[in-house]
Amino acid sequence: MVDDRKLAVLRAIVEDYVSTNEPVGSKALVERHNLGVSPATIRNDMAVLEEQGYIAQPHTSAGRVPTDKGYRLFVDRLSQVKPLSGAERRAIETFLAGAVDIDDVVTRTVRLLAQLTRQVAVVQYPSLTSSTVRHVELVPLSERRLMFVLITNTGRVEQRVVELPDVVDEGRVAHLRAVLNACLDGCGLTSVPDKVADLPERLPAEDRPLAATVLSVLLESLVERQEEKIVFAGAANLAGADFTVGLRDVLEALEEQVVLMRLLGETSDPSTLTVRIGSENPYTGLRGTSIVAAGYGSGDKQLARLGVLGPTRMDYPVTMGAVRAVARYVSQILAAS
Amino acid sequence: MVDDRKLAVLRAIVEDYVSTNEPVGSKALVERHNLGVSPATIRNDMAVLEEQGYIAQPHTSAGRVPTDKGYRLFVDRLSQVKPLSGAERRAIETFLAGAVDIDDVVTRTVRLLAQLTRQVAVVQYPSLTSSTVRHVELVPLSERRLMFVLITNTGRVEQRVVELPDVVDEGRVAHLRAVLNACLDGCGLTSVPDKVADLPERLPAEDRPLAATVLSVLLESLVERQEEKIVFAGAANLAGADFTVGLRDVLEALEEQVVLMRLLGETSDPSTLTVRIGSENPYTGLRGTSIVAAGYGSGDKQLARLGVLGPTRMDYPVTMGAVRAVARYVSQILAAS
DNA sequence: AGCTGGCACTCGGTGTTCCCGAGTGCCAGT
DNA sequence: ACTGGCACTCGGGAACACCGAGTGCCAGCT
Repeated sequence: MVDDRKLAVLRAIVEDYVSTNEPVGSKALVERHNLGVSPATIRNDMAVLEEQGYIAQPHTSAGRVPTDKGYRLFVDRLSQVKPLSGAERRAIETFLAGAVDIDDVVTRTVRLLAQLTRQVAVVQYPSLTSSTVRHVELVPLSERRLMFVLITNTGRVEQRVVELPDVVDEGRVAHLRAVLNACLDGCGLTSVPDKVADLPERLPAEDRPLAATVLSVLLESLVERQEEKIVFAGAANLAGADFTVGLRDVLEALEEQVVLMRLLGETSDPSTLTVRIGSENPYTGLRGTSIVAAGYGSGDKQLARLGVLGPTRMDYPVTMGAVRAVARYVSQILAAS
Repeated sequence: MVDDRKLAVLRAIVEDYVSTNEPVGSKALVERHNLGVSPATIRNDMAVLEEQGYIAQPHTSAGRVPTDKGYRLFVDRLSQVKPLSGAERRAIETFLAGAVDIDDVVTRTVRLLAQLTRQVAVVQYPSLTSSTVRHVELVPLSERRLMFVLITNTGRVEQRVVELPDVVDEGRVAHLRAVLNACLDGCGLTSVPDKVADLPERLPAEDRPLAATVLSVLLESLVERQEEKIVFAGAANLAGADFTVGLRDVLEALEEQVVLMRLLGETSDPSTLTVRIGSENPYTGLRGTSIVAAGYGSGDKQLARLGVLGPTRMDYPVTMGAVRAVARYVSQILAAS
């Protein structure tokens, strides 16, 4: 089978290029992998692969380098995700198990992933929209100020200071708190606006100004957090890999929440890995980089995404294995807490 | 006065080198600044300055470059902090005023500072230790789990999930909450351990296991957060400045909380600026970088520190001006909320 | 004394040239 | 369909020369 060998050649090229970071030539290829044919034959295959756009030469008479399309084929058909070693698994488990709150989980995860893959790790905070209200708390701070705290079932806490129009006594606050909790407990964040829409009407007239103020803050906090929070770690790993494209662009992208959001991509089935290679991703500053991402979430619910970002010439099987494993463990941790 | 001119020469060298990033020679010096003497004279001065260790030549017969000691003298005696323009002040003010909670304040501050100085900005979260308890909240999550929330007067919120030894009914929880709040309200975080030490003894026997569990979590959360949280932004600005020392080291340092802590240094009078130049700072990976830091805090209380990190050849007067201004504005915002 | 102009010297950086070798494409032969 | 042979290409490194900014020093001037 001719085609079979061409694929083998492509795989070999990707593997060699990833490990050596140098264009790979026909001779080196037959030496390192035992394809049972001569360099000349490989050259013919390579010519075809080049014509089809899977590989390219940086300049005439140099070795070949995989193109984005080549990596794509490699990822889709020529490689399989490499599972982590037992030691690595145990390390992950113990490291994540020590987390004390949701912040801590995210921070630990992102560092872990960066260290594991030796690349830049990106983790999105569990989304508010798919979680439910667990408790609403109103804490009087002074006569005319109170703190509003919203606690979700994912352990996330939103807080806002509310300036009140009038002096309000504790009894009223306690009452409103009770009403709010009765009304919202367990309800999904997306349905909160509906639930509270007619709430002021159901209260005695003298409570309405207070309720209106608090509710407006509540609603505001919901919309604002629609744009999720994202953290990254491992930027130092970028310095090692010499980037074709400006490292500056990459760092800039990392500090732009919006860009990161789009990079991680749409939520998909948690067990599925999303790979975006070079020019496939939506930000021009990131040609030359690839993203491997996965969803995570407690139980069946997909809460958010995490992933790593690195040069297109990364070790996809290993990276994918690490991302998948971490996503699973985090899901597990979240489900347990 | 001979000495006077030497200082002027040093100042000129620093200024020119900062703006051009090239070793500066005697001829260029007399052309750009009108010292009323000839290059030869300047050369003599430069020879002396070099002997005293304020400047150095990268290699024989090249221009001079300031040493760390030279920058130090410049900062201490030859420069004055450059105030921001009115437009910049207004921009800061409006940008910070939009902050909605403490997280937001910190995030906005760090970005603002990075953008303003075109360097890496570092901001420490307001310290827990110098703030006081405003409210303690216990939220039952299930029969055997509850969430513990600690709210401080600086608007910071600490949360922990507590696993209970036994099933506990709501009444007990409510009681404990009331007791805790009565006991701790307004008390400084550092004095919390003392305050609660004898608390279990003052409760009915059947409440003690619950109280003990909650208290242990409370105390734990206090110690753990002793090591403060620090964020940075503007790493992309590092890519522009070509670093003498490996950029990798710098990025690594930025991701190490502990190193950052030590860099920002001891708390000092808020209005004072701390400048650490090159080898003066405690981390070898950061030779070649300087830190300009200031304390900030609401009112008189010094809460935490913020600053920027950049190459030793930075524009100190401007950077110092920006850091000082931002520190003041943040203090103001915090005091108001 | 202190400053200046003149002068010989240094040496890093740049541009030029040359060469090598890895790698290619093509072709004729098995 | 594969292989060995061959001529060709071209990037990158080594050798080299040159230029010019910059220096140190010294003798002379004020």
